[in-house]
Amino acid sequence: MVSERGLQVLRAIVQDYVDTHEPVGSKAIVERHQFGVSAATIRNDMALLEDEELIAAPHTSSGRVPTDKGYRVFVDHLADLRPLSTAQRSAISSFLSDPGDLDELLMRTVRALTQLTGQVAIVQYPSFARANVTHVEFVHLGGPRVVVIVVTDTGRVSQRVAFLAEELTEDAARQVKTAIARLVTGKPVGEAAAAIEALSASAADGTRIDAALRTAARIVGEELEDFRQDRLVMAGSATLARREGDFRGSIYPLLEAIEEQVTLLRLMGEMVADEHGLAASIGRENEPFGLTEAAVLTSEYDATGTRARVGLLGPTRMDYPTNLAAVRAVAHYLSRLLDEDDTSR
Amino acid sequence: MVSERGLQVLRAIVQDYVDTHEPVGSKAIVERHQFGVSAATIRNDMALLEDEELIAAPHTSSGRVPTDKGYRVFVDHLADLRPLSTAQRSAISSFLSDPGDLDELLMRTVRALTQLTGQVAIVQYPSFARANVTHVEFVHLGGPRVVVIVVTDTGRVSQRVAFLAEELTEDAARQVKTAIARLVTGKPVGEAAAAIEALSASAADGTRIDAALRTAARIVGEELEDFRQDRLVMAGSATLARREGDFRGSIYPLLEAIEEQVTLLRLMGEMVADEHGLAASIGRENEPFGLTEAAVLTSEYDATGTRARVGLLGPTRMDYPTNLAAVRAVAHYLSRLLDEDDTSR
DNA sequence: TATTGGCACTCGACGACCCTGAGTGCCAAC
DNA sequence: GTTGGCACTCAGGGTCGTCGAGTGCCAATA
Repeated sequence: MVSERGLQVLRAIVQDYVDTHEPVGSKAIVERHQFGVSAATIRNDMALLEDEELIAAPHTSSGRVPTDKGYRVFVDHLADLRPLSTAQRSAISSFLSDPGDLDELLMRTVRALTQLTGQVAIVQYPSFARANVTHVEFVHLGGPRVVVIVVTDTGRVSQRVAFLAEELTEDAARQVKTAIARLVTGKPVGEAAAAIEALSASAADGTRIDAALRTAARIVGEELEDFRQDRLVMAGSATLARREGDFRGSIYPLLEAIEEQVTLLRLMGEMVADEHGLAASIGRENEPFGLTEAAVLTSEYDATGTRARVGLLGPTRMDYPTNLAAVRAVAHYLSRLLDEDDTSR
Repeated sequence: MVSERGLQVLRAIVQDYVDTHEPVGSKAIVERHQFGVSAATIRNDMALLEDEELIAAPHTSSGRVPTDKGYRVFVDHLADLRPLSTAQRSAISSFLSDPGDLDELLMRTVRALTQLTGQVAIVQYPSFARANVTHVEFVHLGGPRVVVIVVTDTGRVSQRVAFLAEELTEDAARQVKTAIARLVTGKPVGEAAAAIEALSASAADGTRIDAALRTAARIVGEELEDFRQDRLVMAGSATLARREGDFRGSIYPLLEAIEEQVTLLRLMGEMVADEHGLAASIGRENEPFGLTEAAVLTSEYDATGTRARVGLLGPTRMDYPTNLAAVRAVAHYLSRLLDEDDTSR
């Protein structure tokens, strides 16, 4: 079993290793930290830590390096979040002060977070699954081309170009629109999608209007799908190139995961948050997603009743206390902006 | 002066270097190419090429490597584009066959291009500056929140959330909307923006409607600005991590340029196309943009009367004939899809 | 029992050294 | 203008020895 001091040694190793990027030995620990015991004693503790697989030695007789498990214990039990400096706090709030619309706000958020931490920042859009459809609009472009616009009460808009039958009369078009609008307006996105689904499944009567109606329904269905789909905004992927030495292998899988947002979405979806909404997934824990050399930190935030996540992606060897604090702080600001007053956005 | 054979030697050096990634010597050239002369003769030619700074030796007595200038001469005079295989052609056309809207199409295009070449692919949106505004729509979300939607006859939609005065009556809101719609619908985006500008500049009369009108005008102005602004879609940035060895320095500047689309937009804007619409900017030529180790290839394509560019970003040591051909082919397909029939989209 | 100093041992990092081979530049001959 | 020959250069790779950080173990100690 690992003693209390043993855990402190682990903490020291993690801190120093993140600092220096070099395996840390017993001597270095007694020099940099006030343990009040000799190096030999530390060595004994380190042997125990190694038995528990919390640290490992790259080769016989070199300093030790935290294992993924070691980092895990560190963030779970040892990391007191390092509170942000007031300068950082004011940087965040000034960054996020100017309202703008949701896209703009989230864009600013990732920028702020990546700047604050030097890591890749990720913000998940709040889910619009519970939003209500307030409006369906058809805009004729000429010929058979129609822009179909769907709006929710959260201000989210989706649009798509559809090709309806060319010869549709003005009146018939209006009829189609009214039918669809009646079907979906006022309903939550999920229900609206179900209603559209049901329409598509019902028997066709073969008229031209019916065909147009079905096409329009399909398009609207796709747009509703847009709302239900989670989306990410990211920034700072270039910083990975800077930290390349922090990854043994290539940074290719990371860049790929960033491009294929799906992987990250799944990963973030599976992470389990603690009571503060914080979550971390470290190294091998990301195995199924191919990101075994990376760590992901996330924090939940509230937006008009639904929750979403904001997070960071970086090397396992990262400054967890600072980064966790930054993520939490940003999530906090975001919640304040998006949730405190339902109608403010 | 460099002889005709000298140029052929340059061509051989470029080809072999791109192939092998190693400096190429005189002996390797006579072995891999049928010049019908001895290595010594090739050496003489190489000395001349070196005088002209078309090739350089990394160190005394090692093979030669093309300089940026050498690549330039190669693409200008020596590279006959390698026609795509029929498999590749059909891959492109199947990739781009399913219509979908513009966003979808351009997304597929970059994917196709990056897959075809293994490089970072870039597609510039066609400029919407000449498009006509067909529709302005206000959707009330509740409270003072209004979604302002602007649509052009090219099917492009922009939307933004605005905060108008809360107590605006239904009637007043309609009045605002009508005023704005009258101002911009039917006009090209540029003119519409000017009209909005003029409205903002005119004296305020201080009424509540006037205030709302101004706010709405500002929002619409911003949206029109969206249309005028150039945008890029990119894919394949992860491939850079694969090619890392191809860059002496870090790939950081490249990733950064990809994230900050502005740099690439400026760069692409300054490139001068030849009579076929093709353009290349190689190595040091990109100096002002910080991409001295990269090459950018672009081809123009036509979309409903305006031109935009599709291109590639990669290491200077790339397969120019193949990549140029791919870019040209994709641009060609894109033009066919977007230009052949104005009303098809 | 926990801690400590001592000590032999291990092993990677580093620099010196040498050798090899690819490739060049030059020159005299064709 | 082309060619073979030749001396020269130099990066890369291998070997070797040294150095030093760091370990594990043990007997002594509080």
